[in-house]
Amino acid sequence: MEKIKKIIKQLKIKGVKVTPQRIAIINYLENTKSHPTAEVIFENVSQLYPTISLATIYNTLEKLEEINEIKKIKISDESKVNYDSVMENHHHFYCKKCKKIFDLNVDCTFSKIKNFDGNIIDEVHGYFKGTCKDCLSQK
Amino acid sequence: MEKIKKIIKQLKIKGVKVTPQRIAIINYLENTKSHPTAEVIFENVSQLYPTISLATIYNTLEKLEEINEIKKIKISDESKVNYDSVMENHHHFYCKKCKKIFDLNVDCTFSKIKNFDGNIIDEVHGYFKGTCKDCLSQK
DNA sequence: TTTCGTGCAAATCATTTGCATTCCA
DNA sequence: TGGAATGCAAATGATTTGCACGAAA
Repeated sequence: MEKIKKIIKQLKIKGVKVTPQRIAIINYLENTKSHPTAEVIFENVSQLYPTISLATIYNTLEKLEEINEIKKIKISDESKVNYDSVMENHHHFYCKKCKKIFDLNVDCTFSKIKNFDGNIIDEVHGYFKGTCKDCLSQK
Repeated sequence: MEKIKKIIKQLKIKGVKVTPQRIAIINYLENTKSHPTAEVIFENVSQLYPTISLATIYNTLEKLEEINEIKKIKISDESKVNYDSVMENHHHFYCKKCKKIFDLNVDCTFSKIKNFDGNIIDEVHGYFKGTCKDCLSQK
């Protein structure tokens, strides 16, 4: 897969070591759309690397964030951080019922603002909360 | 002050007891624009009620959130929650340098979306991050 | 009087850190 | 080889909880 190789190349360029554990984490992130928590990544990568530790997961996520390949999402009502490996501009929807996080590709004025009243903006997070389609139909 | 009386009335209606500690917390929240953390509220209200505990702060903040008089803000890079007592629609800017949180009164398409692709939206948080005016001029 | 809030200390839970061992470059 | 990564266990820090006592309704 293209993206994964690109990330590995980036790691090398930035002098961050490429280990099998890190590759597994990157692989997992790139193959899920679910915005996983560190815990969830840990559970999944553990199947391939049973001795991997949460510390390694956090360490890798930190490096990936530093080289701008992933982003933290703080939309959940629980105090957990979710991770997103899609860096293209988009926003998120959080279902208060099923707790799932979905991408929300609203093309909105938000994303275009680079400067507001003299403040420089380099990141925009649009967090929408409510009840998702699936939960609505089940009710 | 109008707003404070309104909140106290709301508490009574909802059967939540009104104590001097709670009034002090509400007073502090209504008289600051700084989006304080529980810790900061604690430090300030402590000056009036030296024996107050953090548990009481959290307990009160929870009640106020339940009756929809305050909102949690999760924009900070630290893992602390900030609180906002302004319920009118607005968004926030977080300065990565000085760590301050400012209101951002962007009138944006975000705020108007009530339904997206079948999902019902009842809350929108616009979190903008960057460097604030003051930090820019100091540099 | 009854119920709920307070304040203390202990518990929880996500995340971080220290450190000896192991491994990539 | 040398410096960084791993994995374990212990530490941290924000928030929550349990409980005996005190205060609002």
